[in-house]
Amino acid sequence: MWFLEEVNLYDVLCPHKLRAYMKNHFKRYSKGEFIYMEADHANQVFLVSKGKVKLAHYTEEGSELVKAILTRGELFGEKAILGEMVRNENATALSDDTVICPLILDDMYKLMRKNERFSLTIYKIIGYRLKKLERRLELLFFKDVRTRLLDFINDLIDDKSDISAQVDIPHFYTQKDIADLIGTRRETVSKLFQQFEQEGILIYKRKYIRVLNWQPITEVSSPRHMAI
DNA sequence: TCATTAACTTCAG
DNA sequence: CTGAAGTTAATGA
Repeated sequence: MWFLEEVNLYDVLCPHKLRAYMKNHFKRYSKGEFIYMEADHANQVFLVSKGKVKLAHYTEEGSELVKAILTRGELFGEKAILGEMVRNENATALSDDTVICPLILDDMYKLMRKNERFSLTIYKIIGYRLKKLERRLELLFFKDVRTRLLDFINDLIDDKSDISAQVDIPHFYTQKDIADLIGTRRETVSKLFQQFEQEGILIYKRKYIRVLNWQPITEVSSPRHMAI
């Protein structure tokens, strides 16, 4: 819900101690570099400090399922906290000069024990992520591209901002990113955004999306599908 | 309806 | 200036 993604973890964490802790722990990656790979041993959690990170799963045939694209202030590899010993996705840097702060799991637990608010936030993020991913996967199978894109935008809106009526939602996604996330091609995303603009729904820009007239998703009169 | 291909324009670093 | 991002159009499943 609201504040979850809004909260920058840097703000939640105790400024002094963690800043000091982090100082020497940053790692740099250039575009395409793997931060971790499927089946790697998972004993760390990561915080994006700069750049973009893609979490994806690859099938036998080489097609990829993009689970998330993250940016500054966002956490990943967090399922290690829940005791998951092995990574079940690949994390790659999407942009040059991506900077990551790795946190050893034990240190993470210490921080969580000391700071209840922090701990709570972490768990909320984990739960929220899972929920969102499930929903996205479900839509991927049952809904057409237009609906999926609208749903994606909808997520952006209630993550970042409040109500409707002419808001600029800042974002960091290229059309290619979005296409990957909703399982389509960037050409299709481009075309849809132009349609949306014609229909007076929204305007896509590289740094923000201007929402002109949002119907909070005409939610699904269709059959009630099985939970995933 | 959307993927694919491909050629094109525009943009950012 | 170069490669990435975004646009346009034809073709076919």
